[in-house]
Amino acid sequence: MPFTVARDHVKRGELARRSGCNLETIRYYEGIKLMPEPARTESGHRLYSIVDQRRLRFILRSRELGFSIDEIRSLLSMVDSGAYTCGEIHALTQEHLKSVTKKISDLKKLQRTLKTISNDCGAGDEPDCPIVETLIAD
Amino acid sequence: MPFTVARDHVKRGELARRSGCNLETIRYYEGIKLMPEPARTESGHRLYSIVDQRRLRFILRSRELGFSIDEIRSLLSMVDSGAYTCGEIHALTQEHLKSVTKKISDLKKLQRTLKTISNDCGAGDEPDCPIVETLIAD
DNA sequence: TGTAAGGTCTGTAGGGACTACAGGATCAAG
DNA sequence: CTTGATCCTGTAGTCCCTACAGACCTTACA
Repeated sequence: MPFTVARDHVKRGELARRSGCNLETIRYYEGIKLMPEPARTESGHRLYSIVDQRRLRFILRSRELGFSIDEIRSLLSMVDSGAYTCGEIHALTQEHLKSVTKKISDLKKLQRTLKTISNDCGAGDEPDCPIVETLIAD
Repeated sequence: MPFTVARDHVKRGELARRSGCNLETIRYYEGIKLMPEPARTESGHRLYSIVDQRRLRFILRSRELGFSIDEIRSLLSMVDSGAYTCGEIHALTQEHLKSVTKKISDLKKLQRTLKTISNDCGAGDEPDCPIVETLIAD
């Protein structure tokens, strides 16, 4: 099989399909150096190895957990170098958890406020709405 | 008092100070037509009337309640035209409340996941971290 | 009256995290 | 051999601001 591409190498479209990642996002991650420059076919098409595929999965899972790109960069560089400890990873996770918790409490406050002003409103046909009064007030 | 600017007209900087809004944001809101083009001094400096000041307050309060720019545009156009009912405003608020509630529940799910994987981790000096295992897994 | 500091003007770039498109090359199937 | 899908590159757009540069205007004080 001359010039046959190894079975475990896939092109961008296939990687997108397998990972559920948007096609363009893969190239974007390469641009910001989150993903490495992959191998290429002779004609220039990208070829992703199993390792590349694992790395993208790592990134996508981290994003699902709400880590920012910079946080993922940290996670990856720790894991890449192999020089990480449980403690470091745990710290990063706790930091992130704290910001998630903060966001939740902010949104809950918002929710309470919205419920309150919403309850004041009869939702009828009258043109004087207490919600508007709240927004308009001096 | 020839050419004296009315006391209730203020320039951009003063409006920013009074409202707590960022100076540039005011111009931005003008650009996206959330704020009207204000009067100008002869030399071209913006002059905001009381009405303008109220409108900006309305916008800022709506933003504090998490309404998007488009939602604020809707609120404003209803209030501007005077042709709104309690019911319409209430509906918009409920819609927004729903999206806030959704965000909270999404974040809570995230929080639970992060707590779980974080708890599995001893946070010690070991190089094998269960959090990383989670991210790395096939 | 001169001048220096500070406010305002315009247009434009940057951020974060993508997403989408145009215009061309390449590939796979019939 | 042709068609249609996929791939390439570069670039622009999204959302909601924020910040800067370089010029002009205003105000306070000497």
